[in-house]
Amino acid sequence: MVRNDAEKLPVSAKEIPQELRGLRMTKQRREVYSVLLRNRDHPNANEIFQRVQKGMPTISLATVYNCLDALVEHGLINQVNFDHEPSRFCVNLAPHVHFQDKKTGVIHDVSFKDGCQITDLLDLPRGAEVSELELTIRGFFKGS
Amino acid sequence: MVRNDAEKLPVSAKEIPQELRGLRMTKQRREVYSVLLRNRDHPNANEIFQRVQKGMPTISLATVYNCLDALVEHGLINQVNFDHEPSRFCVNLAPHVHFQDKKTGVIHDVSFKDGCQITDLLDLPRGAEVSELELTIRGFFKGS
DNA sequence: TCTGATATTTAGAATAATTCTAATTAGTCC
DNA sequence: GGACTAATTAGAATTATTCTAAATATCAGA
Repeated sequence: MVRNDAEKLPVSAKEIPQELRGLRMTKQRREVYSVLLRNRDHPNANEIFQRVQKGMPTISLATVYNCLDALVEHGLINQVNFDHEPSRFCVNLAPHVHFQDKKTGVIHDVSFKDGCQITDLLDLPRGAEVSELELTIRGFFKGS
Repeated sequence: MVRNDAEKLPVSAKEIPQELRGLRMTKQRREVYSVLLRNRDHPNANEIFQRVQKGMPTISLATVYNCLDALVEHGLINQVNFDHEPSRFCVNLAPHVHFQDKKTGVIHDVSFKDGCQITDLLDLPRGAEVSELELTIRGFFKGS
């Protein structure tokens, strides 16, 4: 699920305040969040764990999961699910969807053309109110 | 992922031929497929297992997984993934997406308005060729 | 600043969906 | 029918994630 948010949020580790959206930025949460801000390649929990460990060798994987949960819960990051691959995480809070290159596994953020609403294309059941929407696309690059 | 397919396919158990799209319809595959044709509530592997067991008490869960894989592989059913819930399965091969009522968990098939292509709305990276696309939506029903 | 209450982190165990393994059974083709 | 291949089976293995209970850190009030 990708949330939309216009609020100004940190773009690098240095800009992370002590508290964000009511979430206390503990050392561990800050570190997890920093890792995501630094390298926006949609890492999964285990990859994040390994990166965080470099600067904080005592952190546990459970804590990484806890931190990710908290960050997602407070709308600071998004969880990205492809099939049943492990969840990946993403700091891009602008409305977007994900395209995975089947050859390399690399995930690309894909934004919407101006003024486009996916739900306008759909025959949603009467009375249905969308609260979460996730669109994942897989494919190849022409000529690759 | 939901495939598009205009080919005429069975709508009930009786119409399942001996072979379909190059897939031999063994007793077990037929049974699994029948269960899906009969009750289109997007059951998961375990639910399918329980339903199939009623008519075929010796079937194993591994076989249900094998059959589902084979059916998906041959484009006879679709696998539907919501977050990290267990995969669900669906015989509707018309292009559609899924809306889950957060209150009841019920999943509704949602079709596209005529002539609409999701990818038209997206700024896909140059050269990207879509091969699989999955859109899942969650929300509530107004006034429920 | 002490003190108790609460929140967070931690290591390791537990869970649960799915896949794998190796043996058996079924189906096919000469 | 015999040999080959495909499919099924039971149970073990895997793996991402969650849970548990104990330790640590933080906070609020006296």
